[in-house]
Amino acid sequence: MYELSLCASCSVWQISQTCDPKGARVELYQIRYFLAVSRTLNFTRAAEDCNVSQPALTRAIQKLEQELGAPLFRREGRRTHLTDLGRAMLPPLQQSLEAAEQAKEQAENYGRGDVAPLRIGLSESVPLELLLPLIRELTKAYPGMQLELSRGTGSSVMAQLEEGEVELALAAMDGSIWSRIDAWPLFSEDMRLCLAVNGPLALQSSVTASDLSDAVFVTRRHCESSEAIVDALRRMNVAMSEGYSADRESDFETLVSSGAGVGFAPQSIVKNAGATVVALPVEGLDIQRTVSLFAVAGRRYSPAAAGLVRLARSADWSVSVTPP
DNA sequence: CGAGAGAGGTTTGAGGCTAA
DNA sequence: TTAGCCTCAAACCTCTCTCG
Repeated sequence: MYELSLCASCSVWQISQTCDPKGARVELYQIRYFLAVSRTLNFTRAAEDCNVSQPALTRAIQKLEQELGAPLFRREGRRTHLTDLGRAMLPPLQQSLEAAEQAKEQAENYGRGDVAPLRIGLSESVPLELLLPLIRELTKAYPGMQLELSRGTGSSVMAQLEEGEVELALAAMDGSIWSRIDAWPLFSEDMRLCLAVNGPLALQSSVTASDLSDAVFVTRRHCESSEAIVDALRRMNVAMSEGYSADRESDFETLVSSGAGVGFAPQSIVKNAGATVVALPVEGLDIQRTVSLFAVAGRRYSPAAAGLVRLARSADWSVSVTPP
């Protein structure tokens, strides 16, 4: 029984018999020549098919036979035909050549941009809607774009970026980040207090610290600014009585809109939330966050990733963030 | 960057087999 | 018997890769 495998270190197909752990080195050109001879049963015509001279093809077949330890063809004058080993080798070698050709085609598609994979890590606190106009533009430039989005906390998407699991990350990180990270600040936005549209404070134009004295808070555990919010409220002598917490924006919105509590969220989230939530500024509370695009410095981008960086840096983000 | 090694190629020719 | 076709080997060329 023969097994065929592609050696990861030297990119050469290896055939091994179950009892032979060493295996034989088989080059792709040898497979191509072998298949041509098995098709034509004539070395000269096979050489013509392969666009090489007949001695070159003969030598390649001999080398292949030497590697496998037995002849693949019986040379009987004008009656060249496959040996038992040759017949046994035909299906796996055919398969391996097809696999190699597929791999080559796939590589060419990547090179031409026909297939353009793009993996982005997106912080839970950054709404996908912000990226949609850029994605639409990118799809025009790269029709074969295969976008893969990965959600997580700010620190987890940065970890994915470091590990190479994503090419780009979008988050509101401003503290300690890896020194090899390139960061492009895209926009800054205020944090607003979110409350149910039919709640008691909803008709006010702003909220004061005293309005919050009895408030029950819904916290967004995934938010990069949550610590800054707690600190700022403490300075205003507002104790955050945490009633609920959510690690998804949709759960946060559901809890707030149901009247379970109030909570802080960035303007971009509020703008993209449903009409059941209103967002108000809190007098004396000035917390901003900056959403940035991150990439690993010196790491080569895919064409689609490079395109996204260009588009993101030249985009007018105020349109996406400013509430109507 | 140049020298050397190695691999794959070509050209040429010898020798064997087959069919007319 | 012989022309034609086939395989194979030797000599040499070219290209690529590695190493100092």
